[in-house]
Amino acid sequence: MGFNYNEKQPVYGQLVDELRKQIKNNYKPNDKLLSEREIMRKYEVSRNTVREALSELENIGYIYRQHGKGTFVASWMDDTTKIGDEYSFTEQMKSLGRKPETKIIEMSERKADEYFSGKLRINVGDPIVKLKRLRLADGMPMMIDRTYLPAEKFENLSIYELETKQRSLYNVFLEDYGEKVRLADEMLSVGIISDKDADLLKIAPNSPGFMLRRTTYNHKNEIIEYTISSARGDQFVYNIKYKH
Amino acid sequence: MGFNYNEKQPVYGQLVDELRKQIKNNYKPNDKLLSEREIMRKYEVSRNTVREALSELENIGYIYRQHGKGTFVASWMDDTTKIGDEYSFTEQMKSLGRKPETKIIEMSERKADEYFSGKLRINVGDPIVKLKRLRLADGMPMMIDRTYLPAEKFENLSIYELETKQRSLYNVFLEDYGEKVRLADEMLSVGIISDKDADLLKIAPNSPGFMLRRTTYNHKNEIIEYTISSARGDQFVYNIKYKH
DNA sequence: CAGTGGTCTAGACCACGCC
DNA sequence: GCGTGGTCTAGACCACTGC
Repeated sequence: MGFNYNEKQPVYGQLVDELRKQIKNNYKPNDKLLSEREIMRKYEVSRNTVREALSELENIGYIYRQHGKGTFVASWMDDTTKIGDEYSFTEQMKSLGRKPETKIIEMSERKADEYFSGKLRINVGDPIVKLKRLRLADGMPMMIDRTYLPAEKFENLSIYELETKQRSLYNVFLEDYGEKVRLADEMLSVGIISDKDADLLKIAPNSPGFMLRRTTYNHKNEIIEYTISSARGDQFVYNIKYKH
Repeated sequence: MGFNYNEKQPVYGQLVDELRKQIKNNYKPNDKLLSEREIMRKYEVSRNTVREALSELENIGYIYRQHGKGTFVASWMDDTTKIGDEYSFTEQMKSLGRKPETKIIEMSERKADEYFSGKLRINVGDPIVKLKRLRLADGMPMMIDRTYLPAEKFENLSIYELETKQRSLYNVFLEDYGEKVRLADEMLSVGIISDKDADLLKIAPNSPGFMLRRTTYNHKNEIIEYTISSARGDQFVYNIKYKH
């Protein structure tokens, strides 16, 4: 019952996949899993490795542990709702059954100043691409994105792909540049939409809205995008789940 | 430079606190931390313990790691406020180094109507406890919580514990009623703070703020709390991480 | 090449829940 | 007492980065 040590994936990753499969097929919510020591013997790995795998399953909300009692299948495994939602506007709108549309208002190149060199973790003076986009759903203006990219990673970024073909930025990242998003980290605050933005969004001046700053990381933990957005306050509801 | 093994807190937890303090005082965003082996020698702990501490700091977004290069201070650490990974106001404020305080404005019992029976998954007519609280940080009014609890689960809830002793609601849930929070599900939107709330919060009328609705679940997937909150828009920043 | 984080092992003791 | 998860150690080798 051992694992392959020559795989690309580490042993604890293989264990995660194996346990996830088992939970899906053979367990019900609140069922008790094998104990750490039993898993250890069954798959011939050390307890540390077992605990790494279980910690990952705990983090994604598949299981919970109780000191002195055991490890159990999470109780909402029967719920259909997805935990950890979507950060892509295009995908968000599609999943809500609304038709997303993006208009590029500006695309330009500049040199990174102190601020953006820090935000993108590049050197001052390195070239960055600025992309300003108006996002609509079923024709209604929803939000404005100001995206800053390290130009060296995304040479020859094409307005045609983004606007005419209406591909999502993340789709272009992945399929045209091989940059896979691993983590998107968003800071969300409330503010009054600026007059200029309110005009583009076709809303009244001084309307409240969401201000978002998003940093996106690839698998090497490099920053591939920094975006500042203004979103209509009356059109968005955020769902946040805190798991313990 | 060693740690105390007889503390209530485990060694890696003490390390987390120590490193967090150091980062706050002596480091800037994107600075390189001591390597894992250096930390190991400096504090006389094993590398595993160091890595447990660093993983925790990574999870709460204080640091990031780069294979072959080192461990670095996260780039948002220049921001002053950040909320996320915590749904408890008390804990949030403590982790920001601010002194939390709670004033109970109202505590009453009533029978559940259609709306609250649905929100708490109880029968219409079952008793519920309403708790209205003003939350302050360093004496500044920050938010107003309206909390609804199934009265049968929380008999004899004590204002003394909550107000005089300033214990957090979740602490009382856990230690006095054995109800451990498994999941808090928050819906977050933007709105204008009502005049009545603006008065309590000592802010100008028509100020924008966060509107929150939170449902909290225990291990049996029962609902133990439903809370509606209004929070000052100028005092909160939410952090959301999307992992892929 | 040396130094870094990533993975893995074997073994130990502690704290908790239950009978 | 016994089995469970929680913490900790010492040591090993791998994979990646930068010189």
